[in-house]
Amino acid sequence: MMHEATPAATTLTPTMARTIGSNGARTAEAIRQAGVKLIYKHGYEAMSLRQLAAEVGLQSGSLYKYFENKQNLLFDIVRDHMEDLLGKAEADLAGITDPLARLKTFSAFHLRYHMTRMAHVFIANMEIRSLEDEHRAVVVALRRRYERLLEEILRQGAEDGVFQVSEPKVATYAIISMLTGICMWYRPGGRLSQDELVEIYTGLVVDGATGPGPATAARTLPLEARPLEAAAAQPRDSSTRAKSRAARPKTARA
Amino acid sequence: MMHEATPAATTLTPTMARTIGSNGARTAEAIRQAGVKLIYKHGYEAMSLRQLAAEVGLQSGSLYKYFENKQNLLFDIVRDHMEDLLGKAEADLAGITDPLARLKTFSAFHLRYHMTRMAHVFIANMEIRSLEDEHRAVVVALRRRYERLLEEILRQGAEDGVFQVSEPKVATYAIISMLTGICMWYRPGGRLSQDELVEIYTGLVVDGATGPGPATAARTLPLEARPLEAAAAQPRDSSTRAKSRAARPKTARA
DNA sequence: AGAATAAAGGAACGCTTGATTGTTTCCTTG
DNA sequence: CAAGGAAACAATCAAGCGTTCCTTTATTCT
Repeated sequence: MMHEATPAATTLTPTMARTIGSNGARTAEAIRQAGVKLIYKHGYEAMSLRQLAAEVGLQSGSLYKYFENKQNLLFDIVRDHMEDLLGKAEADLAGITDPLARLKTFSAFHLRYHMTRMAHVFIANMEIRSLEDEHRAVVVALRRRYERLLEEILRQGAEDGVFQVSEPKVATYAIISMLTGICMWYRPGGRLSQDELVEIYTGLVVDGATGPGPATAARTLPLEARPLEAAAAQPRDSSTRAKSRAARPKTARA
Repeated sequence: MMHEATPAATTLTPTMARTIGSNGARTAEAIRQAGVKLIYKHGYEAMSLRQLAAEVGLQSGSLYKYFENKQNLLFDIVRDHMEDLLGKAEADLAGITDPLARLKTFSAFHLRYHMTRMAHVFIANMEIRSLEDEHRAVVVALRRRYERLLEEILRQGAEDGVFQVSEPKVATYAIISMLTGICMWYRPGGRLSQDELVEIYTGLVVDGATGPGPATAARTLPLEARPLEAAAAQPRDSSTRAKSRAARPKTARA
């Protein structure tokens, strides 16, 4: 664990093995976290096990006490994340029956979850391609179940007449893409708070699900003169906050 | 170019150099296309130059007549794509002044472009992290300019009172994420045609931009009894088509 | 205190990678 | 038809990769 880089003097280096205060469970957790961090930053293929080992303060060979493969490390991270996501979503939705309320709950949950665990989400979305076939099948199945949650909400709402959704599957993909996209640019401590963002995004989702507003009567027509009677934009003061950004992948919109 | 794998008999193999009918420009184009294909399927880091060379029917060393680096190959692909995207978008929007019409045009353009050039788009979105700092800066700048197109449309529409967008920047990210997400699941020849998808997605975008519909009055309230008076879903027959899917990355929702 | 076990070191392996170089062959132009 | 450039081969390099194996040290349990 806490082991310094070998100093220049070769004679002074006592060939150490188990380091003082080392603990299996703690190391395993450290490896997991460092793995998430490095995969997030560099990508799975680009992260070497020597890099990972150095991050934890280990030798690369020692990692194999904690996972079978590099591949299995990725799989464990992604599977655990997907199960956590799915479980927490179901828990949040439990007991709520009204489609509109369920939609808002789902939207808010998804956004908050993605703003809180950006690294995990990012990895789960980007590194699916790096999973071997069997592992990927497991993860895709979990994702399917998650998407079904939203799809069923939309279907139920459309059946009840609350929503105007002609294609629930398409709308599901569209909404999830939109919501997930927040972790491509959101930084904690940014201009807008999590609550404000949840409000904005959920508003967009609900507007999309509940169908055309007043100004959209002739939707498919090519272009017409715009009516100028719409209401003024509602005021919503966004208090500015200090920005403190953490380690980010190169995908950042910096 | 057209060169077979070395046969088993070593003595019979005449040590070939320049192959018959080889042409620089054609090979360059073949390398570019194969590069897009392989990066799309396996990812930039996972694609080896030997793999790429084999795809084109070359020796790996010969590739260096056509690019300086593996890195530069990626950069060329991504930069050219971004410039093409930006240029075509500006061309499509040229002459249109009405914000709503501009929004629809942008949405339709973005969708069609992304449905048509899924591989390029996918690469440009996923492999930005693999670009070196300077290259990434160029690409990010181009992406910024593209995003500004939509942001200005929203801003203008809000100013004119046509749109109800309190946060144009957030709405821009949300909309682009939603639209771009289509290339995560769209397959040509699927159940819905490009035109139908454009209609559905553009409807969602316009609804989101034009603000709350009738059923969304009390938006931020936790949960209330749902009103049952909304209109029935509009009919839209989606003719079923044969599905013919091409080579896809492992990220596919199969 | 001593044995058993847990945790890590450290060296090596086979392999692949991106890249370089010198040579050979084809094509074009005079 | 010969010269020069274009196009590709073929061999090679050092570096880095994931992984294995055995040893060494710390901790825990009788």
